[in-house]
Amino acid sequence: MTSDELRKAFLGYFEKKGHRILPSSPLIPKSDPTLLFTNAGMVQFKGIFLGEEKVDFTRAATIQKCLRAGGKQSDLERVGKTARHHTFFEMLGNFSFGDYFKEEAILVAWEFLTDIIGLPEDRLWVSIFREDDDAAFLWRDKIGLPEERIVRLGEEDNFWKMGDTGPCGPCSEIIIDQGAEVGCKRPTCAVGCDCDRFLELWNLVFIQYNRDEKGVLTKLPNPGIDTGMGIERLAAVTQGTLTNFESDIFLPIINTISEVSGVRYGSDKTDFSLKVIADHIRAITFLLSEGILPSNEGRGYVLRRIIRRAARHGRLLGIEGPFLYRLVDSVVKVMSQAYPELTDRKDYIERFTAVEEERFSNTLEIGLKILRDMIDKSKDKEVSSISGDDLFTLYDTYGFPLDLSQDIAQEEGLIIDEEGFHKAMEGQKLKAKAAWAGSGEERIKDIYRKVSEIGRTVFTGYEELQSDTKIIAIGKDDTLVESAKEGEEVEFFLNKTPFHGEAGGQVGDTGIFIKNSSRAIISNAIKPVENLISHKGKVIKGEFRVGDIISAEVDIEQRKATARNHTATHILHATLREVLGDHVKQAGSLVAPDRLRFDFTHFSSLREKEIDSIEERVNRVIMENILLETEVKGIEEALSSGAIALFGEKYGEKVRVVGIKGVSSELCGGTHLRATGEIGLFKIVSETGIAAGVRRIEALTGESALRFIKEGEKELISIARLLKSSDLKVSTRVERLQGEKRDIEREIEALKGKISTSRSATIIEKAKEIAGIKVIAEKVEGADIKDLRIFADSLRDRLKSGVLVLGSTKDGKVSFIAMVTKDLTGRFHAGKIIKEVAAIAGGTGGGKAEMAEAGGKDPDKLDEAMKKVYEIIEKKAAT
RNA sequence: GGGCGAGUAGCUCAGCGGGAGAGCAUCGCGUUCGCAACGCGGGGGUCGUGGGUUCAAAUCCCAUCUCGUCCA
Repeated sequence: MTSDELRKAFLGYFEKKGHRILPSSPLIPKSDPTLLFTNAGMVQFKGIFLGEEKVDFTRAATIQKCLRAGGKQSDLERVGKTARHHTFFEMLGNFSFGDYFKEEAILVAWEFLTDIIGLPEDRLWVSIFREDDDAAFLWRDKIGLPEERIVRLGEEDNFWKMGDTGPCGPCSEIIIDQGAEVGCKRPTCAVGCDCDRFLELWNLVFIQYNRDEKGVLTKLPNPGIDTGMGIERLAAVTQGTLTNFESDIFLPIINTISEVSGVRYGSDKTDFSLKVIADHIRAITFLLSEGILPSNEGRGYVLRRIIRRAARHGRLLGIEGPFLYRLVDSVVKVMSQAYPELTDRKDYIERFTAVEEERFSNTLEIGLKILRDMIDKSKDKEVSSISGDDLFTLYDTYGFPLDLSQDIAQEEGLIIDEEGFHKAMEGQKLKAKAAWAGSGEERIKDIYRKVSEIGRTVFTGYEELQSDTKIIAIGKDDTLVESAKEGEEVEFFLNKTPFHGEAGGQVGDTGIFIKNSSRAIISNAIKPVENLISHKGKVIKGEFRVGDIISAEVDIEQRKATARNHTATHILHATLREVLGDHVKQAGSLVAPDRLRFDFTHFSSLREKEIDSIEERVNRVIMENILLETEVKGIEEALSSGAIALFGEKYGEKVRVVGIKGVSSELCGGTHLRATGEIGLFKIVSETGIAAGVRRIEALTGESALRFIKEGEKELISIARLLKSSDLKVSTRVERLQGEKRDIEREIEALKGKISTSRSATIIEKAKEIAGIKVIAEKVEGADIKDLRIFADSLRDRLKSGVLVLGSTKDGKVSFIAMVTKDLTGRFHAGKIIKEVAAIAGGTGGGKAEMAEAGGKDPDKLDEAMKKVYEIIEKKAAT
């Protein structure tokens, strides 16, 4: 069976068994800060198992995209070394939430594998938890599996838990014996051996306990089932290949790598690299397809590492230059039937892969330069090795791989101190751990959990801006209170509200609550959890109590201004895709009443022309005054009609689609205008880069846009007035002024030069000779330190040999400069001389033996200071 | 979250307490029938941003932003 057939068979079988078939959730788990990536099928059901989330089904089946790379559970290092580990893989799973339990789970799994897939029964084994007699009974008596093929294993292998506390339970794995000729070939080989002979296919988890903080297990009233089977293993087994890499999931990809590299599959030496690349390119393709971009932290960093590891292995195969992007197509071909969105995003994925490969070669180049320096230094010092610290710096600071350092050092006949490197690495790990203070992402506050139990908020703000509603809870400093009096700042929770809670980039509404003569000013509304809106505000008059019926009124002006920016954001998004290309994806958005900010993926800064064109097109849509249409429909229907969804965002089954006919169609929960004409005017005010491959546009609409343009115009008018220009074409006049200024500056320089030449002639005449040394100490009027420097330079050149000190006053400050010609620096030190001189005028300074500068505060003492110079030289010359 | 490195002309970078520089690119002139090459000359800088220390900060210190890189 092909992998596509296997997927279909699996979902089809469980659908027949009454399971709700759900799509794979994104690789980025929503609202789970403990997890970097979705790493198992049950992740999207975690809330249900924990009892936090209610759903209208009790059994489900999925094919879940998973990633195990980075974070607690990482297989990154094992990929390619075994026949069955991957970074990216798909997990087939069926789930029961208090519905069927152990018996049915075992029966259906067995039936699927033997009847539907047709695996040979006599080669199937199972492992169970040591103390799980129920499972043993079921396998032996219900399935009829011989006792010797049921293996009891310990807690480490066959007891599953979500975390240190929470739901947990024993599990049972179905294993296939691939035959004595496969794997380690030791006579002692058995189930549980780490080799490939006994391949674990399917893990059935029986969630039947809850573990509390003390570690005590209590039985759950509604036990559940969570199972997982990697499709890669299943495909390999059904297709009779000994490693996953030879199944139809991987082989086409490996063949493409062979084409690109000219290295054929089947040689122990190079197969490792082929496998790593084949695995990694899948992870790269899927991560990029979900909108993750390579970066230097978190998820993006995992992606970057995967790309770089793959690129490194490409080099090992002798491929020069970027090549990974050329493999994307083969992944898309293999996976597109199950994941059609890959086809749309192919260009985008290819481009970002190439960009990151390019970046990596830069990194390597810089690292190579530094390594060469290190090698040269070692050779100069006649050391035969590169120190561990140097290697670590290279790796840690410049990202240069250790094995590459080793290769190059070896070519130069040097050895590397690998031990020292690992020691330095350990040190870094310890430091990072010591500083670790837990995940930064916020967990849901208790107060919102509690309020959720009391009731929920219905949002009425699409239809009305004022609602008569009831206060269901009031929070103050994260605890629930009964009332809020005048002057208190609290959070209000209502059973329904017209206030839009901050979400999807759109800021929360502001407004007022009214009850008889009581008033509260609402400064923000947020949406901390689904179906709950918190209104943050201050009571300015009277009192509000839980249970009160009030009138909640949204600030109309503010709402309208926000809507202008939100609708404009949709038009901008669509226009960007039109002007720049389909690779443009929204990467972040802020919709406030006074402005909008839109972040999107793009490779380079925008040219002036492009910005002009974008602005123009958006304004054209505004002028066409197109009506907005909003519709609520099923997510599948919405997506297939071409509505744009955001990367990695988890949507409910019913979604709201905001459409501007002929322009844009987007899934969106925000508040919008009735027609585009209400935006009035759209003006881009800035375009900047915020990260590699991500640009940001800030823009204004309506009155703010008008105000912005007016201010610019005012400025222009005032410039024109200053230039005495009758029209606004001032740039040529400014250019002329600049030219004139330049000419004048040059003239000044020339004049200064002339003056200093004539001055220096008279000054040189005044030079005193002390003990055979020519000494100049002169006052220069109105010069600053820069002028002094230039003057002193020319004096020194004329003096040929001697000591010179100049002093001047300008703007009440005193400046000194001292120079000693090179032949005399052995006897006199300009820095020391100037210190003494400047001290008289209340200043300090210093410099080198040849040249020194100083400042002072007392202009009246300048003459005295100059006289001191001769004294100093006299004294010094005598010693 | 923590560590290290970087941010100086359009680009690549040097300078690391007392004159803001080099190479490439660009513009002008010369050479040439013309081009390349070459020679001469010019323009181009908030030295990431904000504080502080100092007579004096691109240079030292602190904060902050961005990029790179490693660890988590």
